[in-house]
Amino acid sequence: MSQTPPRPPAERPVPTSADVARLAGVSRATVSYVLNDIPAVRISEPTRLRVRQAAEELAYVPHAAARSLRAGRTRIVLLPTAHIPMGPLYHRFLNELQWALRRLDYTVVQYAGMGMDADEAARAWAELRPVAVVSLGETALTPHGVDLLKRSGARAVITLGPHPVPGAHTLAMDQREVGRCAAGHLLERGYRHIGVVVPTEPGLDMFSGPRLEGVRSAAAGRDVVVEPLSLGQTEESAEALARQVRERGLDAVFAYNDEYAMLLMRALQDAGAAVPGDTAVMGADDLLLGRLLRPRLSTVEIDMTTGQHLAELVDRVVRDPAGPPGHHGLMGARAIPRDST
Amino acid sequence: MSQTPPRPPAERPVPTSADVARLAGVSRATVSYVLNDIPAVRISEPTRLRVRQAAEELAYVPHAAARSLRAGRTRIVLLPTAHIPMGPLYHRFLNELQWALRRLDYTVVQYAGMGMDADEAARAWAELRPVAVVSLGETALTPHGVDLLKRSGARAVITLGPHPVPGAHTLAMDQREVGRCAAGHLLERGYRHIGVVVPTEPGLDMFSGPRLEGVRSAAAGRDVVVEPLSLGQTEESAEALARQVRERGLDAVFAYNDEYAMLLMRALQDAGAAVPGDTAVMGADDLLLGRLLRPRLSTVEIDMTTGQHLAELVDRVVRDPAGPPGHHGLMGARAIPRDST
DNA sequence: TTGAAAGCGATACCAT
DNA sequence: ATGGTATCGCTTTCAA
Repeated sequence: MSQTPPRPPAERPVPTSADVARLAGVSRATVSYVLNDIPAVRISEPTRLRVRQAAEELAYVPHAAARSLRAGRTRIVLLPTAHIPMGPLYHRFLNELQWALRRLDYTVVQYAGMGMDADEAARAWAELRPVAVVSLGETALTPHGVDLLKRSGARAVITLGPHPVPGAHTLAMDQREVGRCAAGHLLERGYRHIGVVVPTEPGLDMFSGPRLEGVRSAAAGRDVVVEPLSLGQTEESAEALARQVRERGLDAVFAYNDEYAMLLMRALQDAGAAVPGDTAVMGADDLLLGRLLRPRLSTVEIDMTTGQHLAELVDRVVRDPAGPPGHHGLMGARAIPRDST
Repeated sequence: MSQTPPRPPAERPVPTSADVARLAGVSRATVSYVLNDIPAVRISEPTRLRVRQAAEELAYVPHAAARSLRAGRTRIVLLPTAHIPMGPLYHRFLNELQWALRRLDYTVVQYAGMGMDADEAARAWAELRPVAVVSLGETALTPHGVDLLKRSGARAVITLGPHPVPGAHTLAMDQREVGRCAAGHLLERGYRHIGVVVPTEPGLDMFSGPRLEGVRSAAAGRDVVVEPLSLGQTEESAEALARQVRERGLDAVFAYNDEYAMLLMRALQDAGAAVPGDTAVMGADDLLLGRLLRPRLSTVEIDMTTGQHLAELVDRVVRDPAGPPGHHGLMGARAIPRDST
């Protein structure tokens, strides 16, 4: 009776360049030269052929980790991500970024934060020796963390967010501007008692906080009341909020984004309020759905960098970390008046 | 005059375990033992301390690639992704999956297809020696590709899609069921001339095709006309389609999902058609927005596996590739009648 | 309890 | 035109 387990017939080890070399009757060096088309080294055509055939026959696939160990650097771009429900705008951006990075031959590694603190996270990231880290802001980045990453070989550490992090390239994505635009529009139309929706969904604070702040700054010094308003993604929550809005006599609400705006507007209308007659509602992100609502939703259009653009920046910094430093502008915002205000 | 370039002041090399060993006055082996808390080896407390301090002082971070090279396996789960606008449901699923995998200590690598064919892609993936590949269906997977991946060390190759791939674990995510549910509901309500929206956005065919097919199969053998309808995510496209729907006298439309349904419904209403009086509209995915529309949108609720669930399956297969094989069910669907039909 | 040394797979220098 | 070989950073027997 055989003692070997029956199923796995051979469990062949993965073929290495040494196997290819053996089969082709050449050295490992030659295999490397041929397979990587090193121009500085001339290999005779017959040899090339034998090597190629051997590789083919064994279905040889080079081992990326071994390669980058030897090379001393990876092509990994690390993208810390959070487990939170972002808007469609953000998703599109992330997709674009990944695509563009891949096209530049980087390997995108998503790394979920898992509730580590900033320095633990930086350490975990550093283990992968990423050539670049692009933090969209979900997990904070400390100067210490940036330093650690750079010392572990990261040539570009880029953060998107309101606050520049020392040592990192910071792309200003100032969400306050969104709030400012919204408030500017509402004030111009004469509203004076403005609610600002702050989603209860966790993880959105990094957007909602600055947007609220932006409204406040636009209202500062004028005879205007600004009230933060909690809203979750459910009809019940919206219903409760609609009641509150009416009781407090708010004449306008900046609803964080178009999706929350839709939710709130429906609740207001169901409660018998006229929009914008009794209460104006303003969204943000300029989603298609805003144009489909009645009244059409006034919103804030956000010009976000394209993923393509950011990927190019990453690549530029990777190639020349000492290049033009610092602080790039990134986000434009602009009110789009429609019928809900 | 110094010949070294002026700027990078020290460009300290990344500290290795050898550096730690040197600083602590011990061997590399000891460093490894201490830092990895190997229970089989007893190291004196003073030594442990010295090693830990040395590591701390140098800000030593182990090199993941070197480690997995030595170990002979990675913890990489490869997630092929496409550059296409998926619905929110799908995004949520993907996020969950990543989160859950990370929690199980896997490293998630997103790999954009870049228009390679199936075998090129498989080869590129194999270079990373992923321990698992989870293909959500964007890039096809051939038996040959699966074989290559397995031979390069992948212990789990999992595909979500209608067609089982030989050699891979296939999780049936049969989108036809969605179409069947929708059609079932519409037929039950007596509609007989049914349009089915097929989004023009590229990359969605992998969903839209099966959904259409599902409608057809439900209608087969009955006195029902089924017509595919092209729709893009713009108001103009919707307007044109609304006209078409009325001209052709369709009495119901299954609009692919709630977002397209919203778009079409608005166009129909703007064109003066009553919903559902003149034309019924049905969505899918049971998004919140469907409940906010008037009339409330009838839809198809989709029970998709949670990312958590799939991550666990991945982990199970990785640990025991010879385990219960094959074909797991995955998706349930169920019509939710509301007011638009 | 600790250290010496053999690899893991690929590459690049230096010989031949 | 090729081959030998040191090396990247780490883990893990095997000895001491």
